[in-house]
Amino acid sequence: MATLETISSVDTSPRHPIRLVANRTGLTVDLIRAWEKRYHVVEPARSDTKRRLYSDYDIERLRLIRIAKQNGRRLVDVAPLTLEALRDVVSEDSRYEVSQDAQAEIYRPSWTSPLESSESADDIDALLFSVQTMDQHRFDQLLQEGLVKQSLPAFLQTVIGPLLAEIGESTRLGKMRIAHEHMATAHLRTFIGALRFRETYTGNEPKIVITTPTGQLHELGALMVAALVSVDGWLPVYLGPNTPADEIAACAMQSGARAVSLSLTYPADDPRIPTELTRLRSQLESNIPVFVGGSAASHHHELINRLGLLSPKSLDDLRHSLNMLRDNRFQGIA
Amino acid sequence: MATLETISSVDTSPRHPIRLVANRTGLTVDLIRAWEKRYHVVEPARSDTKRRLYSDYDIERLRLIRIAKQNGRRLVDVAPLTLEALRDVVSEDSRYEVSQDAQAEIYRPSWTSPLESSESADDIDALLFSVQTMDQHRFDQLLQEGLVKQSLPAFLQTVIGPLLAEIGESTRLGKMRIAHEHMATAHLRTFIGALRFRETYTGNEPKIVITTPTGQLHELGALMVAALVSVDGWLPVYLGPNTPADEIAACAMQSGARAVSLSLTYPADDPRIPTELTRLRSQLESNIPVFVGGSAASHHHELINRLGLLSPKSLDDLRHSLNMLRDNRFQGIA
DNA sequence: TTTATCTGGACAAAACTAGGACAAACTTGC
DNA sequence: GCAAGTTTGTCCTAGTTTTGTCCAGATAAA
Repeated sequence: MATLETISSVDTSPRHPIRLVANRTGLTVDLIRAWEKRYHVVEPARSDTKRRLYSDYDIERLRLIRIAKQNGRRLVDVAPLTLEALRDVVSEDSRYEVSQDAQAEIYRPSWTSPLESSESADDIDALLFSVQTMDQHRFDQLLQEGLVKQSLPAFLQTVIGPLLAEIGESTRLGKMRIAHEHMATAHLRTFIGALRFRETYTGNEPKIVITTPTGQLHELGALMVAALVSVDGWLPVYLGPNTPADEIAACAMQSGARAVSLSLTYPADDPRIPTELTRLRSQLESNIPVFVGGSAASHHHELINRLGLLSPKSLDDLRHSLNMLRDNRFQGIA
Repeated sequence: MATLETISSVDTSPRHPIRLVANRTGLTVDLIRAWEKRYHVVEPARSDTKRRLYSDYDIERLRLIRIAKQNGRRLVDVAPLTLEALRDVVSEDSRYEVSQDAQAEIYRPSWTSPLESSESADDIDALLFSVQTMDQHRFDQLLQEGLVKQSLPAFLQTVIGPLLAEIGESTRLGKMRIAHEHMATAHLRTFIGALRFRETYTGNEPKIVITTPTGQLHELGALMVAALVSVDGWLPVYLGPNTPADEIAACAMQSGARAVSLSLTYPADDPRIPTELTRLRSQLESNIPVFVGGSAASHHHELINRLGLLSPKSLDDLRHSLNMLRDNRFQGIA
């Protein structure tokens, strides 16, 4: 069976015992074995003593199948699907109103090549052009297509991130009208906001509060983080922009979040930032790490260090830290 | 680079089990079978063990029939209709189903059952509760379910509108935390933003620029308008909140829009509003009407009249005016 | 030793099917 | 305006298929 997934970013190396898989997916150990026995839902590798060893890929499939079942699918129907097909099915089920392009995705040919960097640049140019010409439909279409070509994290980092930077810069320099920037921002807000619904939740995910502090009105960076972490099995509690420190802390407490992530972009030197960050750190339990990212994070380097906050260098860095934290292998600050 | 979609033909390949159909349509399993037994509403294919297998086409028909029934149609009458005929019937009904006050004198068929306001109130309560408990998943689920129960315009007016008002009021009075309001707003932003992609566009739609003027940071009202008008065959050019008058005018010109719609909510007495509205009106061609809505529109009643802007009393009123304009039957201001 | 996992099979709960009954709501005829 | 008929949602029974859980005896890991 196993058509090897070349596109997907999910790790296929087998290493997890069945117990961990059960915890991560919310299924029982018995059930996982029964599914394998009856429908070959997953065919995990074996240790030399016949213990099942599951890969991240397997876990992801099991999670998706669980959700598909919850949506009313029959095991017979979903068991033979590839990971990608499963994603489509599940996302179609949970948000069938957004499914105009879902049909296209299902018939996506298997020979779709992985994205190369030059291609990303082309994509960004095409996106910028569609903004300049106010071609909304084209803009959405390009976003959709870009996402099909690569995994979500890769897409966010190679396309959306640079695109945002480019739009911001062009507007600042007057090369692009404010109206164009507004249109692009509005569409991106909708698009990125919908991304995290591609993922499916079992209810066991650790939570992370994501927002921007008071005075920071730009939310797209934070929203990207929300979409990103949802891929790695976190449940984002997304609060939008401009949230006071007290509220962030209260929210983290009520929701039982394991971490907080803030995004700083503009204005970089807002005088409220030090106050807010200090308040937040003091009101949060000390075992809840606070991540501070965004283009303006470096302006507050010293403050961040002094308060014991974390400032990941990249989205990948953030993902890595969160994966550690999720699996209780987190070491605290470096 | 083919990818032409536009044609919204619904997939007729049978693959969905009855439970999934029930989930998506909001009907019970029993009812779906009863309808089939009595009127052959749908005749699903069967698996080799006699299980019913429905197609997307079937699901869409059932969903529309449910809405038609809710609007007072009899099952006998709608059961034999094709999908297209059903769409027409439902969209026809949606014009009457919400308006209790303004259109009392308009002919209403006797079979139109007044919308049970109690049911909407229950829905709103449930939504508010899920916000208070920070149950994001429930919140999204309720929104989704609400949309299944009625047509989009009715849903926006009976559920989303009141919900927004309630959340705003509760937060103002301190009954609800800012964090809760932020979470709800962020989810609604994504949800409403995605609504207009339910519609399919031919490329011939008249365009309407939708935004809020400088100083008005709340965009949800404007976004609702964008979703609403897309149902009636307009293509919204949505610019998000806080757009300067010059930019609105430039955008309207570049995109060739036939109308502009602004939403005013908070702050109601922003001193920039008169300046901005005046500038906008003077820079726009005079045959492009400017609609001003939102809770704060009444504060600027006199200004709006003086500038010759239009202030629809309700979303229905706005829809009506736009339909006139689209069909070139528009009379200008009353 | 104690705990976790393995295999294979048994068993029961849940879901689906067909056919029909029944009451509430609605329509029609007088 | 009332009675008789129709429409419609819900429920019931009984038989089938699908699916989740449990058990027993064996092996491996801690």
